[in-house]
Amino acid sequence: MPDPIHEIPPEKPKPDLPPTRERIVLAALRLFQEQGFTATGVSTILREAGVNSGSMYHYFDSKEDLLRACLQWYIEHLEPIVMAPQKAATPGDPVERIFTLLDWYRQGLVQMNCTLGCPVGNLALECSDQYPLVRELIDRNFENWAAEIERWLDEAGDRLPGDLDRKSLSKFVLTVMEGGVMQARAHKSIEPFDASVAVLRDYTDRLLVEAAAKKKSRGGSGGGKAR
Amino acid sequence: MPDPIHEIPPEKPKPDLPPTRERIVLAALRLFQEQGFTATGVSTILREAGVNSGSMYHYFDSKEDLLRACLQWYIEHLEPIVMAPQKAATPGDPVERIFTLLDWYRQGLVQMNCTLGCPVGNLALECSDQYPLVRELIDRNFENWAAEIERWLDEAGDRLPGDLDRKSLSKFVLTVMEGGVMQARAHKSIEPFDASVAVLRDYTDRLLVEAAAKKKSRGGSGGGKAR
DNA sequence: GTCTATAGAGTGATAGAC
DNA sequence: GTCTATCACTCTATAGAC
Repeated sequence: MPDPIHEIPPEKPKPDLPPTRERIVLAALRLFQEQGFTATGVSTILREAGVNSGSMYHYFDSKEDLLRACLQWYIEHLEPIVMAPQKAATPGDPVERIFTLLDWYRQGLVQMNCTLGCPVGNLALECSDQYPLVRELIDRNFENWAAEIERWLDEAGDRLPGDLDRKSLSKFVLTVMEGGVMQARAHKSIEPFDASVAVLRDYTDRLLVEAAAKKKSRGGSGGGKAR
Repeated sequence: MPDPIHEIPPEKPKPDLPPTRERIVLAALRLFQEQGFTATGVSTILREAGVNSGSMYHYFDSKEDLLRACLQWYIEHLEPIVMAPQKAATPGDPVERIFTLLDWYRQGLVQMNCTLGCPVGNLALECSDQYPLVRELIDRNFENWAAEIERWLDEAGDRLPGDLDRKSLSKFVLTVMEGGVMQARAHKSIEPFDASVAVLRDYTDRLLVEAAAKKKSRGGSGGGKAR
């Protein structure tokens, strides 16, 4: 047996599970999405996280405080989990990237057999009226989501009409996603989601065609591709 | 004192409150929309309806059964409460009627200071995964809503492009309404709802212009008005 | 920081008299 | 068909030892 004092310590001396607080948040994230906030009991969260009541109330003032931590988690993970993969998949075409993003939500929905849906959207309808601080965090989630889309629309430059209201359209993309997810869950089929995205595609194509035509008539280098 | 036997009975011998069952449903409709299904206790429904536990469980098997009765109520009242007023307000212009309908939802939202929202949409996200029979009724609500819009789009005839996918567009209108309501509630402002409707307006205008142009090029009587 | 035990209120649902 | 009373649980949150 080697002398423990001279053992070289491993780089990660703690191969532990994530710290208690994070385990609680991760369990709550999953359960709130599966069952909703009200329908999820604190005791279930504790059991799934493998944690005791005293630990949870050490880190969080209340169940609502834990919910706020979950929404903060979504804010912090929007870029790395949701947006960055789409930028990597569609680096050169910010308009097409919007549909790559919508297809990412589509895949999640299909994978879950049209259950669960958008966790923030679910909480928006369940909790916005009753918990003002929660509503603010949901709002910030939506604002950040739409702000990213708006940057993509800006990035498209003159491929889109110059007088296009990019801020409204960015919110509209979120509207299409959330509305499509809602109907897909109710219909237990991806079809209403696809139908909604197809209409958005048609609209976008018309915007691209219009911008290309104006560019051409002004003596631009040529019409861009519509897709 | 007149002889009671010869008294002419009033046409409605029962000026009573609505019968017990309906009082329960009406209270539940309101509370489920205000607080959600899970967050609403049966005891609260009973108190608000002025009814005792035994009466409720005489008419309904369970709280979920009462929820199904509420969704049935929405199905039965879609036409008289939601759709008929728009047809009366915009009898000759089925395309404009869609925006009259969206403005009807807008008014409700503004009146309630951007709370409550669409009661069926709320239940869709809260209950679709957990209660299969409830999900089916929510689906039927959405189907009927979109089917009415589709009839309006059909009614518009050649004012809209002949190759337009009217079924998809009808679902899309529902998508815009629900997605706009969700963001308005989260933002506690009507602005995201208006932004979404404005984009739908722009899209619709483009469809009308395209159909009018095609009609003209085929030698029709003239271009229709874009609004 | 984590443990056990429990308070105190509320949950959906039922039994049985009237 | 409506009443009261109550069952058997579950809920969120806390107290206090370790």
